Amino acid sequence: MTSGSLKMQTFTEENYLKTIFFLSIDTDVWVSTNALAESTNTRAASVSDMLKRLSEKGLINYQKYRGVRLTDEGERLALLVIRKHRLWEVFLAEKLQFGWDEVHVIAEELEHIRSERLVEKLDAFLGYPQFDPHGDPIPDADGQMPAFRYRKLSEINEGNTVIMTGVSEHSSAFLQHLDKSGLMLGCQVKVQEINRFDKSINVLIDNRQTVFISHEVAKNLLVK
Amino acid sequence: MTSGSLKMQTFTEENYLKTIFFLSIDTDVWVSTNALAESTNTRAASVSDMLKRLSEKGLINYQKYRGVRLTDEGERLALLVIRKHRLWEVFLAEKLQFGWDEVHVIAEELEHIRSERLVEKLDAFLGYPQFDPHGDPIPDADGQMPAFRYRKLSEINEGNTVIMTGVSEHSSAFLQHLDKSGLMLGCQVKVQEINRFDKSINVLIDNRQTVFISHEVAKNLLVK
DNA sequence: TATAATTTTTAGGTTAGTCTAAATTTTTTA
DNA sequence: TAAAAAATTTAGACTAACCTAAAAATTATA
Repeated sequence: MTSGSLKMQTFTEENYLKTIFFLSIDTDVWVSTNALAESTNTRAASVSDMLKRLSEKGLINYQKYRGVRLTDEGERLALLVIRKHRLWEVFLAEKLQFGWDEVHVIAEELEHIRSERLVEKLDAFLGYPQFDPHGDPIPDADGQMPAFRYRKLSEINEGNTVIMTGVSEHSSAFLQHLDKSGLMLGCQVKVQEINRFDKSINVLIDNRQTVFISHEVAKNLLVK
Repeated sequence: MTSGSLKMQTFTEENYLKTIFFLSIDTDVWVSTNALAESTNTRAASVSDMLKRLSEKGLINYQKYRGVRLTDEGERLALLVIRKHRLWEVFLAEKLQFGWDEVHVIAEELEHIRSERLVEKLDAFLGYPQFDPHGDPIPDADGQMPAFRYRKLSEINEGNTVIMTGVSEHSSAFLQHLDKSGLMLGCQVKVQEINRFDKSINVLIDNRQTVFISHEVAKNLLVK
């Protein structure tokens, strides 16, 4: 009635769909059982079990020993969960003043609240935001997400200046590290010097402060 | 870490605690297995199972064949869930423009989101409301709820005028019926005539319209 | 106060989601 | 390309939360 799809998914099923969706982006198409086990913090045997169930429900295409990919319906559901997650993150950050390092964990719970009306009203209340506090695009009500073009800071050449538009790692530890370095969404970043040995870089932020950034961190900073 | 109590409760356990709390108010002290089975839409056997578990966790005092009552810790947890439920109801009604007949069902899910910080920030965002959209008092962060003095409209004598302060029934059907009759929280209600046969009453609302109210409805309207 | 009716508990079973250990399939490598 | 290594699945078990049916305890009644 309220959900659009006939059968409700459990929290766990929704989490698997979401995880498969994100892994499909990185690994292109077929997602392995082991990759899923690692991402969901379970064992491969448990994943195998769940894949059978999701397959019976028509949410994934599952070929034994080959791997898994989302069906159209599975992808639609995954994107709706991601939509909810990101809208709630905007709510937490903008309305309740949570830091961008805090919103992810809470949104992991809120994303499973089942009410289409709630999502649409929340969207309106927030002014139809396009991006969440980490710069990730928010899918629309039909599960469409703008294909987002970006580069990693680690790919920018010496001397070039870019704008920071997102992060590809959402852990509190990482985000708090960025806070300490003075890096935030929308800031201007000039790559002053790239260390050839370890690929660490020296950047100038907003023409004010110079900071040292490891390659590991630079790989997770999205810029344009 | 975030929860105050050492062991997290499941959604189901939280729902049992809440149900026991409300049944204790009506039935005074000892709540029976059958009453719980009816309220939770399960069978008595399932309730027995759960009572053993809650008892082992120290959240209830359970005496076989006698019934059950909350321990101090159980009551504290119940009141924190009720606090969250009612705060979310205020959010849904005031910020997202949901009708008071819609908020209960959604808040049943939101009340289980686990984050103390979230509750306190939500409370602040809403301006520390005292009552939810149905006129029910909101417990404070320590689980204290103001003992609320009220009368039922069905107990008011002919000729008297009162203010509607709450409802003791939260179903959409009931609340939509009130909407149609023009009854809302804060309105002035004058009891013009009580029908001796079926105890139905004729009331004047806000000195404007006259409405007919059945005894069944009047019993669920709280006034001062 | 013995019997009947009601309430509650116990016994045994189911499902979702997890686990470990063993078996099987696929992939790698010598 | 056969053997070793790695990945995956199957088998069998566990827990939470439910169920039905039967047994036991309590309460009501004749």
